[in-house]
Amino acid sequence: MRESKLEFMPTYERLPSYLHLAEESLVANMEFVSGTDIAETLGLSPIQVRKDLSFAGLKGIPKRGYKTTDVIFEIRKFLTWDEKKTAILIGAGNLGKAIVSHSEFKDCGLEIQAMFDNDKEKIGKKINGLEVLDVNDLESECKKINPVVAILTLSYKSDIQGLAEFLSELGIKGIWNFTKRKIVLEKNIAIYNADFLSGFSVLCADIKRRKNI
Amino acid sequence: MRESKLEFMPTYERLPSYLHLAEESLVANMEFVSGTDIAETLGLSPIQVRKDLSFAGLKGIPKRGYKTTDVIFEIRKFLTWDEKKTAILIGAGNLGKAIVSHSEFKDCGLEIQAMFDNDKEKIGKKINGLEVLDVNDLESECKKINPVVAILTLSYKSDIQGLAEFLSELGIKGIWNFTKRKIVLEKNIAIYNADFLSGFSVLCADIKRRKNI
DNA sequence: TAGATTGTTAATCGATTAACAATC
DNA sequence: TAGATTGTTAATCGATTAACAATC
Repeated sequence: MRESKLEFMPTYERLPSYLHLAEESLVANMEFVSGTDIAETLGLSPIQVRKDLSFAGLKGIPKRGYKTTDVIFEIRKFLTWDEKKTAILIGAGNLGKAIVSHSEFKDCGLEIQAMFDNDKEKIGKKINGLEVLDVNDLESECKKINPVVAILTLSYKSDIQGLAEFLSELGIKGIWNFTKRKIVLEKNIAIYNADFLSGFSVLCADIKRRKNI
Repeated sequence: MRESKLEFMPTYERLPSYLHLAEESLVANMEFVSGTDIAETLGLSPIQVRKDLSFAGLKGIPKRGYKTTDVIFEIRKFLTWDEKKTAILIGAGNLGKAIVSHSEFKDCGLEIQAMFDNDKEKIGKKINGLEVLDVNDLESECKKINPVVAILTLSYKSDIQGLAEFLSELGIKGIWNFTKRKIVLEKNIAIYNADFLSGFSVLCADIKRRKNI
């Protein structure tokens, strides 16, 4: 099976920032937000914002803009953030703790219901009200929880690829991979490799470029 | 001043994964790595890997591949990861802690020399051997340290944009922004917005797409 | 009404992929 | 030598931007 790529990735990456702005506009009691304003605030072109919003199914009103509540409702629906997605997290280190403790993910429908580690020191302890379970119980726990998403925050020295394959057998639909090792699967599973170093690489390149301008 | 964009961003994002593979090949005593193998392991096309490596200044040898030590040396140099970059981190929450404790960044030249917070509870405490300083002392501390990079891991409810402008006046060259609020600056500063929700948005879209295949 | 904003179609730009020559 | 791999030029594809019509 040839792996087909998700189209419009850049658009999906921008949508959360529009949602965030619309939420702030709602708090400020603004009934409408204009694409022009959004573009200005985010340093984007107005055409791009309009294209993105139209892609998410939004219709605006000339001269006024987009209805604030519509923007929030439609983007959330478009991204399936209005649906609950049960998740597990593997790797109860600092990053794992940070993610589990980050209350905002819940607004995106992400419900982390279990976290795992292989370190005897960590197993049994509670982090943000969630007990750290033994990674050896992954299979039995998953059969209870039936998670849709797995978040990987373990050391890259582990067998990440093998773990991913196991998770796919357990019925996971998407893997949010924060480790350094890229995951490649044949099966029909969504994988987002979120390694920090990719971003740092871009930052370094941009610093270098600007030095030479 | 019209903000010009960094070209070849996708290439820069991929380079760290090639570096990582080359480092593993070195440990495994492999003198050469082939672009074909790299591509296979990372789920990319061989042409793309060759193009990327050539962009980073690497020359391979037909039938053998690229010299492992060359790949490591050249990519690290190309990304300026062989140069020390002093950094500060603002926001000593869970994510801030995770980043400061992440030893790998040091291999990329990133030396976090101070971390700040505005929470009296946190100020004075040590995290991974680094004392949390009062964010009110940002200016005086920066004059001592002269940081190149600022890492922002504070709550998005703070005035991120204002902080970024202040940092730019203090001579910061690059901002690694983990907050939800996008930063837009006129000045000649590199900014990488690394908001987690952009990635989660893509993951959700991909899960949704595959459900309908 | 005039002006501001949306929406759509076409043009441009940049990144990826294909084709194939070069070579150890 | 034959086969595997690199390197380069051209073609394709997808995303962004431009131009402009539509409209409240």
